[in-house]
Amino acid sequence: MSHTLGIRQAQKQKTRQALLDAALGLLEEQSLSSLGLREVTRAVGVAPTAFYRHFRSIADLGVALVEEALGSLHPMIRTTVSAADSSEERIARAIELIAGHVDGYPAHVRFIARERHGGVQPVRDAIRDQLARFAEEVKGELAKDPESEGWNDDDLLMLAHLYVDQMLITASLFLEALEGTEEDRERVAQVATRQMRLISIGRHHWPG
Amino acid sequence: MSHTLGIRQAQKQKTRQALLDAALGLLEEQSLSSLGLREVTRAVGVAPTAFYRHFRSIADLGVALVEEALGSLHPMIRTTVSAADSSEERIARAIELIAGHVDGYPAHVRFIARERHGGVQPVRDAIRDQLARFAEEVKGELAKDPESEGWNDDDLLMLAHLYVDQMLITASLFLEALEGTEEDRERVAQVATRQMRLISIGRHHWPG
DNA sequence: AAATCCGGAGAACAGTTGTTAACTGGATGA
DNA sequence: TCATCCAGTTAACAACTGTTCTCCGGATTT
Repeated sequence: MSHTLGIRQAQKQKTRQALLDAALGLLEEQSLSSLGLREVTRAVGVAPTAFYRHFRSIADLGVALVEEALGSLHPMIRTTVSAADSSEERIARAIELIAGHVDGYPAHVRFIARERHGGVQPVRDAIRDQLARFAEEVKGELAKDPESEGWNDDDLLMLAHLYVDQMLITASLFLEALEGTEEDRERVAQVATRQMRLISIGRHHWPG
Repeated sequence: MSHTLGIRQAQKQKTRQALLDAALGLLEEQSLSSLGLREVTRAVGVAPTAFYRHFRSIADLGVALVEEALGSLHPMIRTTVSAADSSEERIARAIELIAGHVDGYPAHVRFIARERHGGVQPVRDAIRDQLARFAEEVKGELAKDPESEGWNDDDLLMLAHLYVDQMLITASLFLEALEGTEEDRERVAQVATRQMRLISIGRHHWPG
């Protein structure tokens, strides 16, 4: 029961999305801290001042991009981490999810990898918060697993962060391999699979 | 038998180093792709055109910064990874090395973390090459370990990359904790230690 | 039908940028 | 001692930046 927007609001959202899309495109070859407000509006075809109708600043737009890039990913992560016959199958599905996401949304992935440690603090903070949410959710799924018996909360969260960071590293490697051959991507998948496998083995024999 | 430089060359190197230092300072609050040539020379106190006597461009300066930040780290990594009575002790020494390095050279660490996926390709490439060297060296040390019997080269390199990436993540976390309390830093050290421990356990039981 | 709202346009502001060219003056080497 | 070198300076260039204020005209509300 979505309330149909008026012509005014619809047009505004359209322009806003155009600004986000244009910014994301421009960010493939530079960092957010060097992205200019005029640069973005020029790419969209609107006046520079129109920018202020949608965002207070470029940093503000960056925070919106974080939400766009990571916000819709939470359910996917949950279902991928949970429910699998074997841990080997779970790994394969996770790698597949990452590869598919990088294929479908390369600019979003690049943006997150680039700005996670980038020069704009509000954006760094927004990414950190989203990744912390991912880790909490992964932890929640891991806790359901019978193999997590005897694990305390700290160790579960530690492992969840390890998984999340590993996923980001893998996504970044897939991104680099996008311009390479199919064989390059296959090699990335195999290395990432074995790294995940090694972590899973460590988990199985924890704490020693 | 170091040949004493003439007054001319000595003064030139001094200015060059001043440019590198100023740039590193300015990069604590922005990315390389937004760093201006005039900004750097202004901070040093020389004319903008003097910049060209030392670097072709900002990207060129960035590559020099990569060498400065990572070049001298190779021997430290080697000695830290190799030779230890127990793997537990090796982990403790690695964490200690990282914490100490972040304490001593926070700006360098921030620069590497920020520009590894940053908006300037030549700099990304330079960092990737240095990290690949680290991985090769770690692999070399791991190969000497009796525990590496039966490991093939691919798996050793896979493990080495896992260690290197983990070190970078840990360094980045220590960096964030620098502005926090001593307790924050201790927590980072403990989480990082347990993550390293889990990876070591996985290594011990590889391939399953 | 009339009054209000509001996303976008236009013009102008002072300040910034990278790059060029020609020059200066102290160190260097014959 | 004298000619050469070369790190750094000065001046000028067109192009660009974020931000303010004023205005327009179609959508919205009364």
